[in-house]
Amino acid sequence: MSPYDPSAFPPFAVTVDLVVLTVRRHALCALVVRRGEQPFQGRWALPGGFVREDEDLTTAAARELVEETGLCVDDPDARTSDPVKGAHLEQLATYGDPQRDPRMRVVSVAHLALAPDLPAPRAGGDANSARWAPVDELLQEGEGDRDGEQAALLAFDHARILSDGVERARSKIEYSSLATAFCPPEFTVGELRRVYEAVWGVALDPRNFHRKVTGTPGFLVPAGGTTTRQGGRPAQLFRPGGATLLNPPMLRPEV
Amino acid sequence: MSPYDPSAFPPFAVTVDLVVLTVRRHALCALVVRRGEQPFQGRWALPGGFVREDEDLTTAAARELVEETGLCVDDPDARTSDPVKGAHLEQLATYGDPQRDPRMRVVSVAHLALAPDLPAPRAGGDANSARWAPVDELLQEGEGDRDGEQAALLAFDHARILSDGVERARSKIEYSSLATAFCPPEFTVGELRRVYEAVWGVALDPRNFHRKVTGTPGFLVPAGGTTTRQGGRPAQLFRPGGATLLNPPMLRPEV
DNA sequence: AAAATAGTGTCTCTCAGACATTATAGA
DNA sequence: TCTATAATGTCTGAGAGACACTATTTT
Repeated sequence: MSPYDPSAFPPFAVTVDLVVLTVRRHALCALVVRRGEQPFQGRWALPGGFVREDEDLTTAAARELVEETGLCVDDPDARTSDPVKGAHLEQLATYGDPQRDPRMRVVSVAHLALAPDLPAPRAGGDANSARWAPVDELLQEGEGDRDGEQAALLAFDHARILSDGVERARSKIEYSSLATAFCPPEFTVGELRRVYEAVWGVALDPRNFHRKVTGTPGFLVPAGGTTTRQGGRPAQLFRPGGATLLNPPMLRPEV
Repeated sequence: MSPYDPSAFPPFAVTVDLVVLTVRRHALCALVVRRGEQPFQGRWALPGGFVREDEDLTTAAARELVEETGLCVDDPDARTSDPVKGAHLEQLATYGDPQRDPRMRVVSVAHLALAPDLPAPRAGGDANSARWAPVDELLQEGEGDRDGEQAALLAFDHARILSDGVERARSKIEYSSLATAFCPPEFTVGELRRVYEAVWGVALDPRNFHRKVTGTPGFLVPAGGTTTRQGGRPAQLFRPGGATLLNPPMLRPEV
């Protein structure tokens, strides 16, 4: 068979699935929607949908993100009526096991989105309900009081996709300024530190962290004001600096 | 429209494209095949082909790799008659711009393969010819003696895919032991250093490099013998150690 | 006052970069 | 002999981890 022979190729359905992460109450959380139909009816799943005929993959992912959360991707003059902030969106990986969907051959291009803490998820038109769930709950397996293994909480191969997305986020905040995507437009050093602590699941030394982030050129720029929303001494407010790569990187503590 | 509604979805063609990298004569090279048909007839392209009906994405990529190079992926008891060594293979990214193929809607799942220096590429049954080309030549643009911009050397969006693959390789040998995938089963510290120099395009201090790689636990294990194939004092031979992640990482010199 | 958080400073150890020196081969 | 590569050693400066101390708020 000749490559790119347009006359003979098996047709695939192509979807985008979204790993939308945020930090809520000191925990890394992911957006999940409840499935209303078979298969996996009633189970939780990552939001997603078909890629349209004339649509780029990133465009499809951004469209799904708006539908599910109201978040726009780095677009200040958004066309939606909601006062939403920008979110980070990037392609994660593609999953195409022939058996991953029992009905037909579906190749899913998963995307990773990082968003600041939102008041509440808004269920899209095609989801019965949606919620932010701690990734630790979604990914733990075999917690059942039965004897053997328990079925995963997430439908399809979404536990694997979520796991890959979480690992991407955990490693990427090491060498990039992406952790600020979890923060509101203006934030304190302490709030940024709690983001790192929630994503990595570790405790960081507040003094060394402060020295590191304020000493890295381009990471943070002072916003001018202060806030006491955390209690204690007022903290300076910062905005994300222009830098995207951190060199040297933040070091994730071992073990 | 309901998500995953099997009755209504646009059909896509799904392909795998391969960025196969090796180091030849102190230069990072990629495998390219000459296109025998329209569009882009006569131009160079990355090897690739359609994903089959019942085939996983990684399986399809491994199959194409064997067809094009005879390389097997981490499989000592290969079914081919060629005495080939294993290569590293991983998913790179997926490209799905609606206009990327002028004939139809094609979503391509690109994969990255790293291989030791091979005697010569063997053209697959469906490629007119194949060769190893330095990535610097393949990616440079506008070298033409004409006035304006010159068309890219590679067909489709393959320059972009190759560029992403090269950048993945350059960053991944920083924090992983993947550079050994460019080396034969047994190699010297100097050979490994020349891999880093070719991939990064920089000169490294031989003494600091030796101290670093021999001092990182699990990176290299002595193979016992020595070799003088580089001339000069005989060098110890090493094999890859079990470690996959390097901590602390190799540092790529700035600028 | 007590508690909580913010911010600065100090010491030490690890490690990367720069560079000297010796060892062993081929031409 | 000269030259090329290999291998080990020394010094220094950047920076991360551990931890003391002060500052400013709320309760």
